[in-house]
Amino acid sequence: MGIAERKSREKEERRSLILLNAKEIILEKGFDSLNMQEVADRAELSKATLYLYFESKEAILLAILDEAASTFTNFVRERISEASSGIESIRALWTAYLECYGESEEIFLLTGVESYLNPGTFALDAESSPDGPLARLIALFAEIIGRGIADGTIAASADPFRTARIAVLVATSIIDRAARMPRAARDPKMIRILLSELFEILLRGLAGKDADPASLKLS
Amino acid sequence: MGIAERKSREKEERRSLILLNAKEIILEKGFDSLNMQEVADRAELSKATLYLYFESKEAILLAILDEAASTFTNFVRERISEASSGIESIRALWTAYLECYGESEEIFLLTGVESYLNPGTFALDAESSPDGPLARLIALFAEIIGRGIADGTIAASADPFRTARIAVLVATSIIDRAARMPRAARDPKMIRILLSELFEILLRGLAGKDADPASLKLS
Amino acid sequence: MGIAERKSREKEERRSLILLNAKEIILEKGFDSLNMQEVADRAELSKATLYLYFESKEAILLAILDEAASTFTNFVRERISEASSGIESIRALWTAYLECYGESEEIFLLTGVESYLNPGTFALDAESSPDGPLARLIALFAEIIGRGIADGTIAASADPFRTARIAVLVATSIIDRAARMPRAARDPKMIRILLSELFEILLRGLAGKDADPASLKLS
Amino acid sequence: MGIAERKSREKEERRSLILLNAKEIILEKGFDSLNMQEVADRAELSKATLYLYFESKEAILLAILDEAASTFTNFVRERISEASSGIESIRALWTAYLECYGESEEIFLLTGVESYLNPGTFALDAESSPDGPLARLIALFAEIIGRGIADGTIAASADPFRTARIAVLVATSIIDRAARMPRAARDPKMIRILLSELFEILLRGLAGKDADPASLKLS
DNA sequence: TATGAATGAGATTTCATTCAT
DNA sequence: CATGAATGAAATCTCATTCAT
Repeated sequence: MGIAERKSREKEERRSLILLNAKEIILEKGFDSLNMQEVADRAELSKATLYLYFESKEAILLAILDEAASTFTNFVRERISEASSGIESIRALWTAYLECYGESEEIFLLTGVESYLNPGTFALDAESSPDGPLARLIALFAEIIGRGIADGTIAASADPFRTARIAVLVATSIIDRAARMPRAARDPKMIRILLSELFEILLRGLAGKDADPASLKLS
Repeated sequence: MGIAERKSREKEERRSLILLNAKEIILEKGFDSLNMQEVADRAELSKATLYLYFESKEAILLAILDEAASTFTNFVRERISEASSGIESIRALWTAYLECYGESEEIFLLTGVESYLNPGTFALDAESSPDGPLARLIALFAEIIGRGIADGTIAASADPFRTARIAVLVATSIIDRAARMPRAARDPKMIRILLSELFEILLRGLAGKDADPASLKLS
Repeated sequence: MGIAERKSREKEERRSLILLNAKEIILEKGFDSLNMQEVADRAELSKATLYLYFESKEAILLAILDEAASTFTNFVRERISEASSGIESIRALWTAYLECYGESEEIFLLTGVESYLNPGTFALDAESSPDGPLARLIALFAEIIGRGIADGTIAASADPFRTARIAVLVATSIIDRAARMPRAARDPKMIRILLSELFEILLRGLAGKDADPASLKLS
Repeated sequence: MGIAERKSREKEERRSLILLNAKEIILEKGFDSLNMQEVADRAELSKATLYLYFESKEAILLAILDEAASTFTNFVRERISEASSGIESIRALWTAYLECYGESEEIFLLTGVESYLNPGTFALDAESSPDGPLARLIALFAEIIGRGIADGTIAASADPFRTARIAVLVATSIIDRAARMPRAARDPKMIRILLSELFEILLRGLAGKDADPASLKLS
């Protein structure tokens, strides 16, 4: 049994190794520059070996996206108490977002893979990709907004689902853009500040009459 | 002299012809699918000729961006009265944005070329590309915000310049994403609605204590 | 000894299993589509294991050919009475050929592997591959023709051996072609009709002055 | 005009050069060994250049087949007088076949490309590929057989069209097989003898009661 | 004995760019 | 000024075969 376990672990490790290097390349040069040869070289594997672990280049990208989106969504979900008001939950979500970004800029940026694979499919119309890796995030967001409208901390003006899509769209669009930059051109601190200010503006824009003013500041 | 003039005019016409066809392709298929052969074919020129008018493929894209950004910035500037309050000017700017989009979705989308060429260089840090095609737009925006802070219609919380960059970044990020889709996958009406709702949220988020509530609705 | 026997039996079984699955694939998709991975998958073995039983892909194909040719030659030999005249023996041989094809289209088709492995080596010149899997068939054929020439039922015009080679070449060429088609594209009934008509033409062409006209019809 | 002509001629020459080298390779090593790199190397062109002249590897093969089939069919058609009897026409056709083979073994062998591209599609069932490059040959053959049945020089036993298909199938199957051999393994003289004897057997097998015995010998 | 894993070598195809005419 | 032609470099993917365990 020990052998099977080790094998399985090693297999998982190789898989991770490939993803790791692919991510590295994306983060260094943007995903337009990702190519199988370089992934292979960095992982010290042959190109052919990559195809043992992933069916195609797209499969690698999908795996990266999946991992990133899950990590992030889980991270966020853990940080949102159901007891708090709608606007406070949103604030918590965005705080988590920034915190996650701080902890792991990388995972964060990689959610941008989404728009590379499916440019624009997920958030621009109502029905598309209901099962995409980001769908759960949008659903979570919509749920919170609905709660906020109910408790008066979020303005009742908009359809929760559409608003959720807007919010995720905006955030991921910025991420997407950041992820396309070579690492040298990115300034993580500045990205963080921009996002932070953007989120504050959005918070104020969303706030309903019962929102606690204290919940409209991010940090 | 007549001959030189004609020559020069013809040269300009060829240049436009190339840009025209390149734009058409981008709008039809997204810019990842742009290739020199197709531009040449559509313009009924040889690939080699393209290089007489543009140094490289990137130069073509830059020219397209330049044109689109200028068109748009001029369009906007004409519609903003210096007499109105800051928040009203922003509202006017965004109304113009949407109107411009309505009138010419296409030119608009082409501002997305920016992020294809310089992913993230313009808006994510403070100093970069001060002369980029969108710089004037940001400057205009910052000027308006400054005015709004002065007249109390915009909340004084933020640095005008940074806020301007955020606003332009958000708008162009969405455009960028839309521009990567093939025409068939785009839903112009939905894009317009999303942008409109986003702008309203931002308007409310930016509004200062002296803002006229009527100026916070977009249409 | 019991153990050694079992081992040996098991080894033979594995070998057969591999061949079985390789044949299945060839018959389904034509031999150009045969690959080791699929053989391994179907046999529920690893690719590496295939190499324990066969030196190479070619060795597998050779084994298939060998088996098919033997099966067929035996089938034919059993159905030819030494008492009958030369032309009647040929007729019997071809009847058996068609019958064998009817009973087991598949084994039959696999003789086509020959030309995949040794395209043209066996029948196009006089001396080559005297021990090839089809050599016995040609020998049998030549022997019959010799008998026919002796008893006047086959025209004396040609060298028996060369005529035998021609006959086998023609038959296997058609089989070869059929075996390259994926199963879906084959029409066994039409193949049978074509072969049958071809054989009748050949029978008439071979017949000597003493041939019984009744022996020139195939069915 | 002189320039345009020259260019056009040069273009045609390059095209021919590519085909020439591709044919060379096929004839030397069989078509399974044909690859774009080698064609390019021999033609002293880059791989990319090949794609200027042919859309794909298959297009090259198709062009070879087309050329070979046309050359051959024209060659044959010129040598058949409409005045002669059916069986004499068939004899003439086969004589031409062998003569053509003598003059240009190459063209001849290359008709085998057909079965490489469409293994088995053309002659095994009645309706398929009615416009294939070999269709005209079959039609010609069927027409002659029809004529022979009418004038009594060919036995009335079979459907002319089916018989034509059988004849072409047999001939091309042998060619096909020969074309798959590396040049070193082919013995043109022996192929010629085999074909010649085969054709004589077929001639006798097809002959009707009014056939002139002299027309049943090939040389 | 059996195998999971790895790989070298090669296949076809694409595309921005250059150059001789 | 215009272009047909050419190409180098790269991209994705396949497959028979080997090797360490």
